[in-house]
Amino acid sequence: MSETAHRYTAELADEIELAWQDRWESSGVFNAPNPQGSLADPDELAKRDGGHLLVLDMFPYPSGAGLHVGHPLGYIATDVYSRYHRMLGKNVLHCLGYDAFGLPAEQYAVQTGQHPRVTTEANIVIMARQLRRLGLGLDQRRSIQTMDPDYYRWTQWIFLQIFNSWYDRDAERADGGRGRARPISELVAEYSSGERALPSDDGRGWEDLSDLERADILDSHRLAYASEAPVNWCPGLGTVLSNEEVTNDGRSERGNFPVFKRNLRQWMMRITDYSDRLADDLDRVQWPEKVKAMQRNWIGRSHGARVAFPVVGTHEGAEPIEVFTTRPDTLFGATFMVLAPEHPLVDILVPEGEWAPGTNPAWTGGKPGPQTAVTAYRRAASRKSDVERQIEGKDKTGVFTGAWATNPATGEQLPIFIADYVLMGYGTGAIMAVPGQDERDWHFADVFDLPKIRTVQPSEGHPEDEAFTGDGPAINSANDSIDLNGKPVAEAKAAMIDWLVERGHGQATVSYKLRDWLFSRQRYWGEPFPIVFDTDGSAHGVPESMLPIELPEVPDYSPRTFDPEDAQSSPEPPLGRVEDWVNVELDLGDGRGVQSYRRETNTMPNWAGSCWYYLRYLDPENRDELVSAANEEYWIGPRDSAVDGAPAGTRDPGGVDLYIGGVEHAVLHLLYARFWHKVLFDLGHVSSEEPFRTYFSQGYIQAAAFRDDRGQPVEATEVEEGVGADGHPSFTWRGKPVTREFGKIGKSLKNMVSPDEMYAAYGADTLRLYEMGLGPLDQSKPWDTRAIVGSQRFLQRLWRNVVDEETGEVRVAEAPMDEPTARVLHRTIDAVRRDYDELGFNTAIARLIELNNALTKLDAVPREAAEQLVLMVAPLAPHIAEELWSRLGHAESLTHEDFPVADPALLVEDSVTCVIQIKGKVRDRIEVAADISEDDLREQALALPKVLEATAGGVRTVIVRAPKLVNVVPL
RNA sequence: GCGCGAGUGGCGGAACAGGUAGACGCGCUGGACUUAGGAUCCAGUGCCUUCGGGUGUGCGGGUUCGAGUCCCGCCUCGCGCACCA
Repeated sequence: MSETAHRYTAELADEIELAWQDRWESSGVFNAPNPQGSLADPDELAKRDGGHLLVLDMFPYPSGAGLHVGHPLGYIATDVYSRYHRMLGKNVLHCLGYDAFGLPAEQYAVQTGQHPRVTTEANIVIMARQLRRLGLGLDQRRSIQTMDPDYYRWTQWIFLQIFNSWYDRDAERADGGRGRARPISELVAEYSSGERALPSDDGRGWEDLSDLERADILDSHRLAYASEAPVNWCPGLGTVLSNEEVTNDGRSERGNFPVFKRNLRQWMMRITDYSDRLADDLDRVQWPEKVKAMQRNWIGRSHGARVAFPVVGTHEGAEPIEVFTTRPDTLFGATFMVLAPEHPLVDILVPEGEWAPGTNPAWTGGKPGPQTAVTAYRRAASRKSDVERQIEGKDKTGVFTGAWATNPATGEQLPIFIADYVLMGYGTGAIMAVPGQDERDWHFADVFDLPKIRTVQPSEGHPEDEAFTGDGPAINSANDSIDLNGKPVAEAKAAMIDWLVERGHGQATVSYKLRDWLFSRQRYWGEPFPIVFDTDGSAHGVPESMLPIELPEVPDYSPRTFDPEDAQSSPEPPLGRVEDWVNVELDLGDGRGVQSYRRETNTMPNWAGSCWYYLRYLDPENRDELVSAANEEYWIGPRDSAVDGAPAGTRDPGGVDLYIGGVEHAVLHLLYARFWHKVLFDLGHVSSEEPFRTYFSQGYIQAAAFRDDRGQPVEATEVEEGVGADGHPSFTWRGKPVTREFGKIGKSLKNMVSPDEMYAAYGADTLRLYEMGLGPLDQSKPWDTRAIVGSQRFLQRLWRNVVDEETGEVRVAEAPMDEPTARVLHRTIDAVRRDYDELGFNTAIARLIELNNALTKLDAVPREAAEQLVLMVAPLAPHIAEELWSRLGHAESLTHEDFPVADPALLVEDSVTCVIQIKGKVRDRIEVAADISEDDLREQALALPKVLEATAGGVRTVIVRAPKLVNVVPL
């Protein structure tokens, strides 16, 4: 093709890259020795005396479509970082496994008519090949797959740990805090010894209870429990979903199908017991603030009070209405109450008959009496989808129940309404409405003609016709026994809570948005639960010795799916069809001997496998334990010092040193994994309290996509670019104008770019360099295939600086570097080290290009400069670096070679350019000695012709920042 | 609506601590070498300019000798949350 036989072309890159990938694999250079177990290697471990580092990518799901160029971004970044740290002498663990279970794998299998294992295995082969071609330095011995029974036996084992524990809020933790998981056997012991009182106070002891009664008590404590509760049923997917998997307009995150609330018996995880620790410990990890905020938001902790409002009159069984409020200070301003339509007290409260005489017609919903009005409103509310509620926005609807309650502070009687702006799922499902200080209540009061009392003095200029939610002195807030007037909000809250407690009207409390985690799915392709039910219907965990409970082969693994709109349909787990698997005779070793059981037929969600995979990476071959204590502590045990930015006195929680992945898992995966990790910590299985000590959220690579006049995407590769009449680019497809947008790469936008095409046209090193050079890692940026040549040109120039393109001979000069070259080199080393440390790969590349360009200008490239440059390029473009390193005469791979160190003496310049400003504007430049004194510099500057000219009228001030700047201000 | 983040050449993006704005790359312009150039190399490239200079980091103000960077008020875009009491 070219007359220069030894030019760095795509063909040569291909040759070099494949050869080095083979060498790396056969030598196992990227294998990280463990301190203990089958992967231990004391000699290797001793050699890596720079410490240890665990670098983690988000667990990839092997998609059937293969990779596109956006996928490798994070993997390249972690690889560069890992390779750099290996050169700093660290024992770096970087590996990649596959999240092989789950809904998408099953859907893909259903589409292709093959068993999910077959399609998943095939997809893994494709993906592994594409990733290998990228030149990732992974420890292949640790490449686990969640569908492997040797892996999921431990997923099931963790489930059993969770099932067999309960959360003791009073138990002290090592850190002095209270609340931790304990084995359920300890709860049994406490009940049995009488140390802990039984919930039902009927004089019977633990031994007097029936098996079923005991099971009920224990199940109400277990961290994993089956319960009949309203859950998210998605007929279109044929499975139930967790709250986190449902979008706020009531559809499934995956597939965008409608989701309905159904009462079903499902497995739940008591993640809510960990709400406080999940929120508090965010202070101890180094994550983007944005992601921390998203988690805090999802947990939704708010401090406030519960207040009881006695119901007026005699209603049989009517307890006082308990409300949750974050503003107990505004109690004097409560002028009505609102219950959620589904609130259980409503049935008891609503009086029979017609409206009391004088009832405001606006309150009646146009119905003759309270019962008809409430029934009608409840029916209408239950029919409304979340979408409809959203469309209605802030328009307040509701209806009077006919009942009244007493404000404990004022003694006033307050009408009780039901309205759908109060949600059953939050707080107590009932509120005290304080229109003066709450916008929603204000609007409701407007619609229903209810009184408004301000109890906080609004700030000056606050509109008369709006609620005031800010801080200010309390007003209108006093009775015989308490006077809040004049107190600012925080003080008034505290005083009111004290008063409520004293009088028995309420207490301080904390409320959370977080709900328990719905953990079961009605799918085939997931981990079976290690749970069997006896003939009474009680759930039993199987003994550890029976693990793994293998996923049985089934005649038909496809789930029963339904019309997506069919809310009345019910889930049918595919495993339920395998009668001879479901019905078993087992001895659970609990003293009951062989019994008949039915297996749990639900499977786990695919979060299960990805909740703990990083732990298995640490000790993948361990047959006896999930991970050995020594290996866990070595890699992710707590460090001596806390992460940057943590509050003073914070203890380090341990965890993965660097986790890179997309922000789409900010609440789901990252929250679930933290929860499991904390349970394992409480039970003593790990020494670290958090899984991910440092998390970095990468941006996405987007690509141009084009739509025709009907809005349909057209094949992006066939679009031609021109210049429009306005000078801006214009685009046409088959002669017709199309519009451009930037979006996710993929089939749906017809803008797919595969890494395979890039390997063929440029090689993996060029692709790696291009992706890292695009911009900051945390930003999303557009893909531009045309621009990749820039990265290739850099590597070609690098190659040419070392290898003669005509002869293939190494052409570096053996003579030492001259001083200017040495200075450029060491400045580059200094800058590149800093950039690598901070994941600033784009700027590191810029510095390397500058150095390379400087070397290109020399008559001959000095060996030392070439070698140091090759070492610095190695993390980014490892294949070409290895090849050049080898051609420069080194027998060993550069993987563990020392990264260049800058000589501080060479970082100090002898002379610098000093900028001469006049009134802050640059007017001149002079070369001065780097160590010039302020006085000398001032003197030199003032003597310059331009300065003399400007200061003819005199000098006001001279600012000297030796040696780089002088600013002269004339009179 | 609330919260967070970001606005710098034709494009992606640099700019440590307030101190030479636009590093590096793409694209573009010109040149060299060439049968050829979509290869390679060299030079140039914010805008305006009477070639002195002027002007310039979303807009308007402020602090400062000096502001992309700090403060105040707007605008636009992106992300998250969204009747959470």
